Amino acid sequence: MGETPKHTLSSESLGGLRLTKQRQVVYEVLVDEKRDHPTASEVFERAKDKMPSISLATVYNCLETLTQVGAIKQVNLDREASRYCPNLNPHAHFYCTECDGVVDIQLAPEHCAESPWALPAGTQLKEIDVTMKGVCPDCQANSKQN
Amino acid sequence: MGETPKHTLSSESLGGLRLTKQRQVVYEVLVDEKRDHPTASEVFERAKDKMPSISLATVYNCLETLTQVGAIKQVNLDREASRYCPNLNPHAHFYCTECDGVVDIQLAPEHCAESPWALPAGTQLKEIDVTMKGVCPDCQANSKQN
DNA sequence: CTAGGTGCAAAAGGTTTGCGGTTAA
DNA sequence: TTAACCGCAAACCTTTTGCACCTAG
Repeated sequence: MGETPKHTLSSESLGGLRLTKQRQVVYEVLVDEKRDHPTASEVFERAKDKMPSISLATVYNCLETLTQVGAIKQVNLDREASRYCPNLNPHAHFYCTECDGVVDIQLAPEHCAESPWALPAGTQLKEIDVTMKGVCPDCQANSKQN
Repeated sequence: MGETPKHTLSSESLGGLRLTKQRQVVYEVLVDEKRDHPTASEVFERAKDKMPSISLATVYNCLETLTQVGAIKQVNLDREASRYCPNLNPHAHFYCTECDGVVDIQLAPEHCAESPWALPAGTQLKEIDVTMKGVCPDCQANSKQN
């Protein structure tokens, strides 16, 4: 809530890497639009609206770079194409198996920092990844009225 | 613990599908050996010891079938090759970023049935997938003595 | 000016599929 | 006997890479 939005890229936020038009466009797609966790191909389609000359390989490169510098997060669901999101707060993902939609689920504060599960002694924990699957409210409503 | 092992395949445990030699071999590899969450290629290598004529495509098909009937679980970590495990109890996975090893983490009973996180009202939850990443005790010990 | 980034096309890696021959029930 | 399954090879999809050209700093 009290976070600084600052959804703007700069050479410093990129860790000294170049602020190119392509990187800006890719980042804008992620923060400006529906924030629906698009895949690389979807980012590519939307990016072409802003910059018709951009290539898919560059979109992949930019997404990789932005992930590396911590500006965005890569979200992997099973073997499907990776999706990308600009929400840097610790959060889980809910995946609707009907509409393929993905939404962020805010984690309770006590689950952000450490694992609520018993890890072997001496384990160094870096990251917890939580994905939930099911049917979203909209799809449930739709399936009932058929 | 108090579970029924019965790590044997039958036509009924396959939901009426055929009990073929290939399916048995693939399943045996998963339950007999190190239980180290092998990939399809690794299952293929080990399966060839028991049945030299088996093909990789068949291993993929068998793993798919066994997953479908609920005899094994597919474990996906990022974009790497899928791994497979015969542990049907609800559990999380810990992935060591040093040695690529994967171990099962038993979930606390209160986290097995429902999400400890707030989902939108009307959401039907089917499955929670928890993956932790970090460095396992062994790899931490090894990296200290260099 | 020049190291780093882009665009293209080709390749890689994992997985799936079509098809003719084989086999469990 | 015969529908289901296997083995092979080719296709598929997502992602990565090599290389010549381009551009931000």
